Amino acid sequence: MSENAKTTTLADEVFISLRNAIIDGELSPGLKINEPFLSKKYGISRGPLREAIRRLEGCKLVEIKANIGANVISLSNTQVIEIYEIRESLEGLACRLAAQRTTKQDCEKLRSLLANHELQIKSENGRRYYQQEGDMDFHFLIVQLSANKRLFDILCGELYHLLRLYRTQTGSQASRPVQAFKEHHHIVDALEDNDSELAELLMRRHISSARKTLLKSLLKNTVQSN
Amino acid sequence: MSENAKTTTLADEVFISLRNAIIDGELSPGLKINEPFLSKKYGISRGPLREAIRRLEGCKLVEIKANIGANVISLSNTQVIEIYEIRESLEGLACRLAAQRTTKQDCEKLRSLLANHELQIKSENGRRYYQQEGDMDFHFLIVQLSANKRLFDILCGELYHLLRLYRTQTGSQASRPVQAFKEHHHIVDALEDNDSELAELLMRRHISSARKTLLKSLLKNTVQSN
DNA sequence: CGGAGTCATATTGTTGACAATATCGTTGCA
DNA sequence: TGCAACGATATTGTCAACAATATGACTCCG
Repeated sequence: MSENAKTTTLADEVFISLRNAIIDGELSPGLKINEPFLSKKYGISRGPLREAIRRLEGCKLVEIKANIGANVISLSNTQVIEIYEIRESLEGLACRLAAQRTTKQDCEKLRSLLANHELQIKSENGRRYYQQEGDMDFHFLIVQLSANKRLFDILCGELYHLLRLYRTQTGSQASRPVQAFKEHHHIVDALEDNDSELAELLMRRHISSARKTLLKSLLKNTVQSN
Repeated sequence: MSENAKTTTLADEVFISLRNAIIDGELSPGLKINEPFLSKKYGISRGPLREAIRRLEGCKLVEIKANIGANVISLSNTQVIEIYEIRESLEGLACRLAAQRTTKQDCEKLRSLLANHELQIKSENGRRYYQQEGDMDFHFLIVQLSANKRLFDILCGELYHLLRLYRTQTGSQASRPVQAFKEHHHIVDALEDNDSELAELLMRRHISSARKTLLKSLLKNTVQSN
């Protein structure tokens, strides 16, 4: 039989489960992590559970205070803006690096992603969630193309998760999808030409616009709620 | 009495100790982390020790493989270049943000750091180690001035540690200290003028130069050793 | 010799119990 | 009524023992 290669540990599995639970909003931001409860829920002892929680801390998905416990992270507006600033910088880099090595095949893959994306935009109502995910797929792929593994880890292993958490936390929808769609195509154009300077510039602008849109909506909500 | 506020845990303390041991090269790159040995050395049981190791994994200072154990990270040349690419991008951002809020006092502090730095350069022989640290202090301070907490965490909580590890790993010395010193002053000039665009540009160039110098020396060593 | 299989040993993974600390409701006092 | 001290309860921190897996030496066969 081709199995029984036990390559994962209980802590690993629970780490994955908890991470998904947090990202999907099942464990809502700010919620206290109760060890006895979770160890019962997952049918494991507190040892591996605590190790899983330490790994979640490493991804910045929970905050641990000594003798008090862990809480699911809750992103403030300030923190989300901070993340967008970092994204702007790092995805600009990703784009620059990717542009130096993008092949025809890579571009086809990107275009097909965008075609899918367009379908979702046209199908309009609902499906906003998938639209967001489609957007993320696009960015994810470019970061992969950059071939900088550590860059990939920071963006795809940490920041993207946090942004998704924030979206489910606030129930925020995709804004300016049509505009973003156009910008995505322009970015692929630059990648296709292996124009790394332009690719970086366009990606930075793209994310900068998203940040500004977000900032505007945050200000509006603040005014409304005061 | 103003003490006995037990705010740290054994896992916390051992985490700090191990992190320093790794960064200082006491635990050399690639070394296997032996849990029974370390638990004896620090006089604690394996429970908190394992939690500390999981946190080290979060800082990317060790790599853990299931059922096999943890090893101190060993940076390849490729990985160091990756880190420099990310630094270039993120410290550029840090500089841009810092320039928008730098005060006279901040600049004075930076200048005094640089004055110290200059003394060390002039005192020439030996003391290279402190020179490197002085360089790091400069970058550290600017990242602080950016006031982006997450940016600070990534750079000062992770990447700088890794670079220091690499320096002790390879015994690499400060290269082009005089040139770097000039560049530092130009960066402070831009900060003083609150010229965020220029500040970002200069910082990116500064780190880019360091990266290229490193790359050149790596190539030379490769040729020599083949 | 050389390599596959086997066994002893060491290390990692997991558990349940115990200790230390925090939390929360209650009591008693001003 | 308000609040401070106390005590019961729940939760986190730590430990030592046990189970599962990997490691390395040894034997045996080709």
